[in-house]
Amino acid sequence: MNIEDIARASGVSRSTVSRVINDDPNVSTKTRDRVLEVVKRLNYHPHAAARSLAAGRTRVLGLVIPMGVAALFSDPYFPLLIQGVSAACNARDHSIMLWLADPEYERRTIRQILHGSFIDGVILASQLNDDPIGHALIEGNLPFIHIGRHPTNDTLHYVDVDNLAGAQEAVMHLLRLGRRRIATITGPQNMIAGFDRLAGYEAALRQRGLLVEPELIADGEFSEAGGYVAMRRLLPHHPDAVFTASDMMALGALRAIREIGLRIPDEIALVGFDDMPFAANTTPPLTTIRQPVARTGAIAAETLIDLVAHPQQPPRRILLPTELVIRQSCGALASPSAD
Amino acid sequence: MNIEDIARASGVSRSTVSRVINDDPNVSTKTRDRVLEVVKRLNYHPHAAARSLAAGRTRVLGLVIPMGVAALFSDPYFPLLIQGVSAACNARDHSIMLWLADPEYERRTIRQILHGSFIDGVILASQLNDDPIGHALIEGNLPFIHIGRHPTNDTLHYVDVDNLAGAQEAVMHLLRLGRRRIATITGPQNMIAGFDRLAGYEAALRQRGLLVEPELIADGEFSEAGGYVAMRRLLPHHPDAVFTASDMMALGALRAIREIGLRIPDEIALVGFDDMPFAANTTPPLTTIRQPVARTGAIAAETLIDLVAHPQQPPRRILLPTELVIRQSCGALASPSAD
DNA sequence: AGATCGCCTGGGAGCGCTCCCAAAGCCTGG
DNA sequence: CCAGGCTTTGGGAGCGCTCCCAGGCGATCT
Repeated sequence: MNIEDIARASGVSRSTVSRVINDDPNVSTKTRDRVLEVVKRLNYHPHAAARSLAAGRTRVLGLVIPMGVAALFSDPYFPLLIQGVSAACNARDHSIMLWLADPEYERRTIRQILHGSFIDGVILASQLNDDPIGHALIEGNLPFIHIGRHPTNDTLHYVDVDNLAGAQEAVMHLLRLGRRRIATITGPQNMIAGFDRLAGYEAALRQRGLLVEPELIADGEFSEAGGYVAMRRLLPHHPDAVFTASDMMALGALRAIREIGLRIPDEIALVGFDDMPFAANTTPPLTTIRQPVARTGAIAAETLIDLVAHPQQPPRRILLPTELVIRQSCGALASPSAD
Repeated sequence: MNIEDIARASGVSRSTVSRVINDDPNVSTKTRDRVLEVVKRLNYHPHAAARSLAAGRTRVLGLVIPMGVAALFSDPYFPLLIQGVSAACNARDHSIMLWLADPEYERRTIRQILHGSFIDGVILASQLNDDPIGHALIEGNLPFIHIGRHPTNDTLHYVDVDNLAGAQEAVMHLLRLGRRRIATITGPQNMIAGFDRLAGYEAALRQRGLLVEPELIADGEFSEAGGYVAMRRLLPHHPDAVFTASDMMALGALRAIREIGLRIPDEIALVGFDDMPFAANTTPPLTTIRQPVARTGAIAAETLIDLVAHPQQPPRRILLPTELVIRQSCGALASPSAD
């Protein structure tokens, strides 16, 4: 069944049916209603490929997740992000094409994406600075938006959370609680989130006139195992608090602390970043910086759809605010209470 | 740039270029090489929509994840599954269209999927029995395959892991270690994985002539929080071991056990299911049943692509084997050792 | 040497839609 | 009552590809 059938069945022309389907205002209410009735009755759905071919738009957004950081993909971050992107696409009659850019296939994937006319635009969920896919996109002529700000190129569109401010708030919170030997477990410094969160840590210390001591900084690679290893390296330096740049790493830190038997928060306070679903259920519950992951995805999708419709806009640089979520691990709450 | 340009540039006809692109054998080696050289030099990529329209195939698979179980989506299970599907699609020159079927949009989504001609087939990653999307697919005429066996309808294609055998092995392992009061924390019984894993638990007990005691069974809803609650309900009945039907729930059980101060595995042994990435890093490391999640996704994709090419096949019912991974939490290892 | 066959190649038709232009219908004002 | 404008409608062309059929050409057989 095609548009011609609908035209015949409702006694109008192909063009009119097309107008109705595409919400063109130049159709009389009477005609529109008649056509819509037929469309519904015959359960007609326009053929996506034909539509794309004729219109030059696919109503599909590409979501590209480079797997250079494959290990991280089992992080709940991505499902949340995808949920946000998906919701925004649903609401605006778009679909998502998902590409996990396996390094091995990366070159092929890039070309396929750029030249295959599959999609109208790309959301690049790269956490890595200077990702080759990012470069390829700059050279292509497909609209695209980054999840995560670009460290140097400020002509690009992006959506990110304010990692620096969030990290700074976390550390300020620990400082307000009287902690003075605050360590940090960082993410990889070639990921902008890792970089910015360390910058936030340093900013907070400086703001209080404290020194940034290198032995209180350890890289935890944004993973549980990395957090554990990093914490074990930090413990000999006797920090009285730790800010971990992700909840996942906080989990590892928690494990290391538990192993040597220090009490949290009395002997060592802990603040994470992300507010992942599990953060409320650790022992003790984790104080952390909440970031709106799903919303980040949704805004990226919406912005991109807008960019497809109106290209050549000045760069959109969107920073979403974070929020400090106080639970037991930081020691701010007098007695352990239900969350 | 289109196929005509390539034809002109390589001195052959449109048809010949099409043959080369589609690996049609009826082209002389000389011509093929010449055309391929031009394709590469001009960086030509066929227009996906035009191709789909003319050929009636899109080379796109739909991956549908119903969000009736939204909470579960932050489980690392889905990223792993998606990774498998993605790898198989990459290898076979297909793409993935992802639909998170939000209950609110479900009806619209179904129709869009079934009639939009977006995709050649559907992978339905529903964990729920009698999912409405499942019903809609049966009525449609698009090839589809389930992730997870269907409890009653055995005319459907599916890929699943052998949940029953896996669970049975887990409980048999505990029995072999001398445990006799073995409890279980189950998944929801309207999910086939939850159902089968409970069946495996029961099968193991019966095999040893032991009674299945209802007070040793509690539903943990496949979540950490649910596992915690379930464990607290089980503890008063003094089990000497617990089989949790997922690692996520094992995490919750672990937390509940730690709170009341029982020693694992001495006083209570614990075996999970999934072998999620975090299972090796719990305290103590979790003995669990490894299931090949990514492989499940890959096989689903491959089977579906085959089904698209050759429809009307007898139902493919594929069960993948699981594997017992012994760590410290079950007490089988004499002394805590590195994993 | 001519007929036959198989291998390659070329071009027409058409997939189902959108976009553009032309024209029909309707209303308003003089 | 007619001109002029706006609203609404119809049909042609074309998006870039695949598929089918026809035909050219060289090799093989008689």
